[in-house]
Amino acid sequence: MAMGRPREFDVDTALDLALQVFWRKGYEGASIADLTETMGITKPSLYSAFGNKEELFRKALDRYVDGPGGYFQVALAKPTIRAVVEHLLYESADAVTGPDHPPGCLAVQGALTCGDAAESIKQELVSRRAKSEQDLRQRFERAIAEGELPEGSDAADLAAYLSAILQGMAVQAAGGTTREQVRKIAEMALRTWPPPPSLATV
Amino acid sequence: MAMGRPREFDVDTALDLALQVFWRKGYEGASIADLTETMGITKPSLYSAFGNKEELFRKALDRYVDGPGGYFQVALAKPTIRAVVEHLLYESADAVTGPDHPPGCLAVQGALTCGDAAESIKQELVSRRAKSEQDLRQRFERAIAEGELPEGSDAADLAAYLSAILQGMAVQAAGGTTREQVRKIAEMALRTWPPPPSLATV
DNA sequence: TCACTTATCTAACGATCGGTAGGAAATTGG
DNA sequence: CCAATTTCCTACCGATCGTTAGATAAGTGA
Repeated sequence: MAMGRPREFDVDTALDLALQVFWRKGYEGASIADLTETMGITKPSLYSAFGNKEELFRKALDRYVDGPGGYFQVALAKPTIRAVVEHLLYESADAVTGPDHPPGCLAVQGALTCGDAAESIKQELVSRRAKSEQDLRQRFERAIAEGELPEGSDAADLAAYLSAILQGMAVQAAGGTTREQVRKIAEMALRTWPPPPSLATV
Repeated sequence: MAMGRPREFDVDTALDLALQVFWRKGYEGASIADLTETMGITKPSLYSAFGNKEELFRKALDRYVDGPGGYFQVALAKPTIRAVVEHLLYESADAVTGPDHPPGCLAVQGALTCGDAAESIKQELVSRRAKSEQDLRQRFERAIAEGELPEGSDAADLAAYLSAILQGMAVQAAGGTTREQVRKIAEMALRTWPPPPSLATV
């Protein structure tokens, strides 16, 4: 097995480096030249190993979700809904302001807007965010069924509300807001948690 | 006065059309070809009237702030802090989901990330968002001085928190979330308003 | 009518975009 | 040692990027 000339770089390491570039500059803002320079490989090596720019981004995104973004799934597995929300807010505050990687969240700033050519990437990120919100919603539904949330709480609304706060924290971080300040946002959100159900819907 | 050949297009109308393009595609995603096509003018006309892409964006941004984004300053002028926050949340929910323009907020999605060439545009947007948050903070300071908010409330923290929610709503809208759903986020935020001050800081 | 000014257009500029031929280099299996 | 396979690199592809030169058209003031 393993015929042919052996690859001189580690694919996963290169992918992590590509992730850093996409994270900092977004899908469109990251040029192939940026990527190859940071990854330490040539263009043909990049295309041979990863297909093209779009595939490279998708692979980097998968790696992001399983790595720096992994706290999300960890949070969902917490036993109580209070722990889920606490974990989500605090870990997110730290994640979007981590000192060892670009600020913000790749799923938010990877392609919030873009030109026509990147439309499918934008849609991919929209879907991923929607999927996360959906997972959160299901967790809230379980919590409601288990009586952990006030009578009349709407799982979908709670998920949208919390998602918006997390995304807002990501925007703040992307703009350079410090970890301490973002943590305060998380604390304030937690201080008012859970929002009581609307009187009109009862 | 008015020497030379008269301009065949209206500058403000063209600027509004350019704004639509930047709003939908972001600064980098909007190409000069996109802009001229939508504006109905040729490239030399664009450069002659607006300088270059960066200046065009800045002028479109000014127009955005005074037009579709004008609700922000209107909200700050409301007499009570409750009215300020209500106006901010509800008008923002409607603004980022307006049917007559692209979804989301230009100040958020214009250049949340970008390549090196657009770095100064990104910074401009960061500054504008910071300025809005600062204005909001000052309004909260006044409200605290006037006894409208709980003892121990921190104006800067409240401003960061509310800004994050507004930006989160903009991200949701940019991803295609409906007006009704974004309004629910605004309602939930309002339901828990104002967040009580931290016990630790008292 | 004639200079002057400004806007219009076509056509092009160099630079960069994402993406690839095509051949040399390095490994494996025979 | 030789064929097969795979990766490596240099150089290049056509398309598009933002931007502009240069000629022409349409107005004003004298």
